[in-house]
This record gives sequence, structure tokens and C-alpha cells, in this order.
Amino acid sequence: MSDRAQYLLALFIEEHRAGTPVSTGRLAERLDRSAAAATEMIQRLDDDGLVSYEPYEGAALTGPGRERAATLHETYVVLSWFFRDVLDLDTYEREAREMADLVSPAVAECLVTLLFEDEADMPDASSATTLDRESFPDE
Amino acid sequence: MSDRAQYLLALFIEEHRAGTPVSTGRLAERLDRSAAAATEMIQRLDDDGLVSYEPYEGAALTGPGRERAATLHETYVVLSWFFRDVLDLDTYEREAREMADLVSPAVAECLVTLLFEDEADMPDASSATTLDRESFPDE
DNA sequence: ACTTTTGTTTAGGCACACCTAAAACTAGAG
DNA sequence: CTCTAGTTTTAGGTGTGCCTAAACAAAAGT
Repeated sequence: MSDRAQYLLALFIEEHRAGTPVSTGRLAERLDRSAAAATEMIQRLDDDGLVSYEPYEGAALTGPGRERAATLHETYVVLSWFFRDVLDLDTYEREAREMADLVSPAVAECLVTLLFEDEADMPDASSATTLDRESFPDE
Repeated sequence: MSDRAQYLLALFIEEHRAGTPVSTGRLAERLDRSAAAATEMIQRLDDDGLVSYEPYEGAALTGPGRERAATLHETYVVLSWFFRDVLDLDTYEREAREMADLVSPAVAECLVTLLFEDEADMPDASSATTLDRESFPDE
């Protein structure tokens, strides 16, 4: 279940950006794949029960799918912050996106506490309310 | 060229541990794959010119292969240190191994400087002489 | 020298993820 | 209402990486 993560994350973000359902074409463009590849993958995710897919309509995350996608997204956001604020990388977005599904929740949580060490307050690690403000890149 | 990295890294370490050439069986065991899988992959790496393979003998890294493997190994070592010393994870070895090929050299170098920020001296980032002491796990 | 045992390679298959080209659908213009 | 332009899906094919089972080679035991 490794490459599926890219699609789940893209779907999660796209649902927030433009609402549900999300067309396969949108996903294909976002992930820089052929339209056919996106359709196929969405069908696979539908089989897995992570996505509800209606041909010619689009896809929407199911309960379990959204859960997984949210975790992925949080990891992605944390990684972005880490790469940008701590490592000062200009490619932070790409790196974060590609690594999100490989980084275990344990590592992600460690990074969260690390990130808030310098800050005054210490919010709950699992709530990303403050992070979600800037966490949906529009492109 | 993604899963090949696992084999290159294993080969690099095994060459240091037990000398060259390295049998496909050793690699298979190390990477927890079937013997057939290791043979196949080594053949592919030979085709790529990263490995020199003699049937029933074993495999040895070529110049380009060793170069790539060394980079991979350095990233792996840095990640291990980061996960162990900074994040205090007990699964640092596994995480580092799985992520080594996905982490760009840029990120790895950033981590090196980050790791030596607390230390008194500041060795050259690209030389891993001090790190190589403990960087070849025997199992 | 012969046979067994151990290790390695090939053969045949499967799953995943991608592509291009062709077919099928939808929606908008006339 | 039809026909066309754009999008989406299916068909067919490729590369990668893995597996089991069967063939094969080399080393060791008798």
C-alpha cells in the first residue's frame, strides 16, 4: 500500500480545495500521471474500500479512506515544516509529499514535539488545527 | 531505480563485513527475500553496470555502484543518528534503512550539520570517518 | 568416484503501477 | 436534436519486483 498514498493525499487536499467528488483527471494532473493511471488507481482504492468511485463522476474518500488520508496529510504537513523551518530547504514541498507515506506516525509525532520545542506553547500533538491554516497548497 | 537501493546498501555493508564477492544467498537473507529474488535483482544491477556478477560466485560493486552505495550508506548512517539521538526512536535502524534511498543528499547534508550543531567541533560533512566506526551493524 | 546435501539459478506466475491508443461517455454549440 | 469537443474509461502492453517449484552446480561425506 505504498503508491496509493500519493493518490489518497492528493484526493484529501483536492476535496478540501474544490469539493467532492474529485475527477480522475484532476488527480492525474496533480500527480503528473496519465488519465488512465489515475482511473486505474482510483478503481483499486475503491476495491480497497478507501474511496467511493462513480465512473465519469469522480471519487470521494470513504470513512477509512479519509482517516488514512488525514494521517498522511498531517505527516505531510509536519514534514513540510521540518524541511522548511529546520532544514531550510527550498524543495520542502516535494520532499515532504514523497516521504509522507514512508514516515511512521511515531517519527511524525517526534517531529511535532521537536518543532514546538522552540515555541512558547505546546499544543496537542495529534490536533493540527494551527497547522491546517497554510497546509493546503493551491497548486 | 528505487528498490535497487536496498540491495546496493546491503551489498556495500556486506562487502565490508565479509569481503567480496557477496553471494546472492547472503543478500537474500539480509533483505528477507527469496534467493530467487536476490539473484534476479543482482542480474538487473549487473545490467545497469552497478554490480559485477559472476554466476554461482557472487556480486561485487563496480566503481559507479560503489559510489552510489557509499552515498546511500552515508544517508543511512545520518538518518540512524537522527532517529536515535534526536528523536530517540528504538526502531531507528529499520526506519533509516527504508528511507535512505528516498532522502535526497541535500536533506542528508542538512541533517549532518544539524547533528553537529550541539557538538564542539564541526567536521567535513561529506567525510564520514568518525561515523563509520559504528555504522556497520553486524546483523 | 559416487551420492547426498547445500546453495544458486531458471521457469513460470502474480501483483502493482505506469503508458499509449482506441472506444465510450457527457455536455455544450449550433 | 444532433454533432462535436473534451473528458474518461477500457484494451493491450511494458517494466519492476516478488514468489514457489523445479533444474542445476559445487562441496562434502562415505
